[in-house]
Amino acid sequence: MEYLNSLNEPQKAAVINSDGPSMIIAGAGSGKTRVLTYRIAYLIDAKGVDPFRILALTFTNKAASEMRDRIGTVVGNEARSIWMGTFHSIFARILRFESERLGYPGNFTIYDTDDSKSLLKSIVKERALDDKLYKPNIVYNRISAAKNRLISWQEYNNNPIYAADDAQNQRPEIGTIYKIYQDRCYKANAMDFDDLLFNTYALFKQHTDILNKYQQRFHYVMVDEFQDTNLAQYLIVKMLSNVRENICVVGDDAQSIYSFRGADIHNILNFEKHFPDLKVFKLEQNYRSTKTIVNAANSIILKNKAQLQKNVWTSNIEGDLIELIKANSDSEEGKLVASTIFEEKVNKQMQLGEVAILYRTNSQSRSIEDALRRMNIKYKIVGGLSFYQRKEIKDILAYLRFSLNNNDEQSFRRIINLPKRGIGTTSVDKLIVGANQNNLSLWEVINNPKPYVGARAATAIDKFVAMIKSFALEATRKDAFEAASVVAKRSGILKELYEDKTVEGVNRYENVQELLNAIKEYVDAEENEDKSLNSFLQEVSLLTGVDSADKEKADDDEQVTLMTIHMAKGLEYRHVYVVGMEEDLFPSQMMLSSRADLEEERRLFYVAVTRSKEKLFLSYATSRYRYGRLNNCEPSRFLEEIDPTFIRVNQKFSNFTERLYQPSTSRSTSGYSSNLFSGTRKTQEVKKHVPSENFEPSDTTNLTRGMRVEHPKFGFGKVVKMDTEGANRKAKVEFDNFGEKTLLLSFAKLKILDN
DNA sequence: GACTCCGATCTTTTT
DNA sequence: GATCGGAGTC
Repeated sequence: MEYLNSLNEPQKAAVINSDGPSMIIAGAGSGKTRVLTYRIAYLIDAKGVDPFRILALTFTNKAASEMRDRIGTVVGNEARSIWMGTFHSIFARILRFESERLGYPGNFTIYDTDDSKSLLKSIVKERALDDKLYKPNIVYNRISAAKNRLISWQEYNNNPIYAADDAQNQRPEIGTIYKIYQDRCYKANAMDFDDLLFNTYALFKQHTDILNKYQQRFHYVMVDEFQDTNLAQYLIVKMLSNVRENICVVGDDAQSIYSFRGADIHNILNFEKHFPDLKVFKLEQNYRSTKTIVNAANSIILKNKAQLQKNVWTSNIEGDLIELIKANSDSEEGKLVASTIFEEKVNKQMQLGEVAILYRTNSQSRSIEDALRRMNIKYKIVGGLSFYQRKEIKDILAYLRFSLNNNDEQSFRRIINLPKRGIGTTSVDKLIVGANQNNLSLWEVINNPKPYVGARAATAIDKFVAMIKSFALEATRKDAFEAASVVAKRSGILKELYEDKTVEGVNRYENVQELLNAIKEYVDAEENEDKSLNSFLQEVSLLTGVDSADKEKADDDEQVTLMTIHMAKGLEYRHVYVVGMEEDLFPSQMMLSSRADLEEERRLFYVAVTRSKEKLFLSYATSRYRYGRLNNCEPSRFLEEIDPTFIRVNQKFSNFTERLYQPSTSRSTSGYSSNLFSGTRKTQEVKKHVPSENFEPSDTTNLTRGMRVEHPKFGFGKVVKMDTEGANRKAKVEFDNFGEKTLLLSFAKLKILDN
């Protein structure tokens, strides 16, 4: 067990303490994954624990497979039989075995967030409720929050507090929608993500024999990222480890950033109260970052009240100061970040792969991307739309899903008129309402559609049903790949995409091919014993963008990484740029007004700062386009919360500094003697253009590069680039006072000036 | 039922 | 600025 020698004392103590409840508080960069993997390895090869008796829960597939690989390198093949996976996948596995006790067949479909929201939308529509009030997002979040706190629809409807709450928000029908939603999911033989947790809890609560079985099976339970668990996850884990109490949770309260998804930081803050015998291990030595970064991060998180006491330190070098970049606009911010990256790359022999640019919202990426492209700096964006969320992929999967689960309402809605077969939303609504009113299943109704729809639609539906039946037959006779290929071809989707020769169309066609490749890979993989379509579908519903993104392209050392701060948790880079450090953007305006949770935003900033190993750059702009409007921006309050001795202002650009060292007059300096931002905040006038009297939009068919134009809002400018052709023809115009804009020519009212 | 146009909408998102 | 969805038209 020489691997123990590579650990420091607290790490080692945490690893060899295997029995009884324990909590490992792992500060940023303190070697958490290493401790987790060694702890499991130690259980197996020092304590002789059967890997089959270890349950290790994570939040992402990526974390689970990484850990499995790393344990594999220590203990070998045995690592494969550990029960290790995400909460959702492990619970789904348990439910597939046991769901009949809850009245669900084991081959239930898993609804993703899109499916859930569109089901909610149709319920709102059917009940003729105001869809401005009952927006899918709001209803979904409300129901999801209830389930995460283990509140059933019955309890929800019996509790006057929720009713009063909803009534006050003008949404008294939420309880009813919740009930109908659960009902419809049940009829569709489907569970949503939250149901996987809720139903697992219900299963254990209602059937003690099953609970006993799993309590006996799992001698050791470990939970990663414990600060992000919700009540349902916490209570299930607690139940499972109730008998032996060999529970070990690992996390960092300072990095709890998912409350909007039901995560409850109190699970970690109060864990000690629930387990009097709890042993607490604190990993406080940071191996990742310079002293400057560690201390700056500490000075930020210090402001939070709700936190566990710890003292994160490092023996690493002092390192460079944090560099503050101030820009006059979002596009200038992009330019400055890009040129700084370029200089640092040359000066410090950086690989672009060692650089990350982090932002609060996805929409911020655009101005950065523009600048990087202009400087020929390669980049990749992590996150965004995942492979399995793309329309064409979801369409094919819906065909496959529906062929195996004929009552899957959401898949039915997706595919019934795709490709067009003359069955519109009106007919579909009639069928679904018909099924629900007559207490029939969806499949029963579409097998005999005549009473519900017109003759023409009925004939089309008959043909559709016959096709689905043939697909189902394929699925039982052939392996997943062959069955899926037949479905893609015979459904007509592949053909439709093939005929679409636009750039997007070709892309979609390739994506479908890519999906088929993935299915082929699944079938060919030795470890997958069950090669049926059914088995593949069960696997795939819990995959996400992060999982498939790695597969798509191997990491390129010469690419800068762009992503949201949320996506960056757990990662580290030599240089990190946190852009958009502006009040209302970060901390986010919405977060503050709707939930008044400044502390979580601060933790998010803490996460961002601690991603960097060597040097951190913070940038902000004094004006920024948001939703097409130019807004004045104030520097983020978080910039003032960092001890200013750790910051230096980037002086290379002369126009940056004028506001930074003005004498203090108004704002309190809250703790630090010198303050970078105190002083009068002169907001710059937003420029406005008054169109010239004879402004008359010109015909833009012959617009070319170099022409001068006038725009009613942005004033005068010069065309610098013409994009694509046809209906979506775009022009990039450099406006004299508003910078570069891309205009859609079918909409934009441009006047071509006499050049 | 399919298509077009214009107005409303817009945080983060491991599953 | 981009996208989605409702209303209106063919």
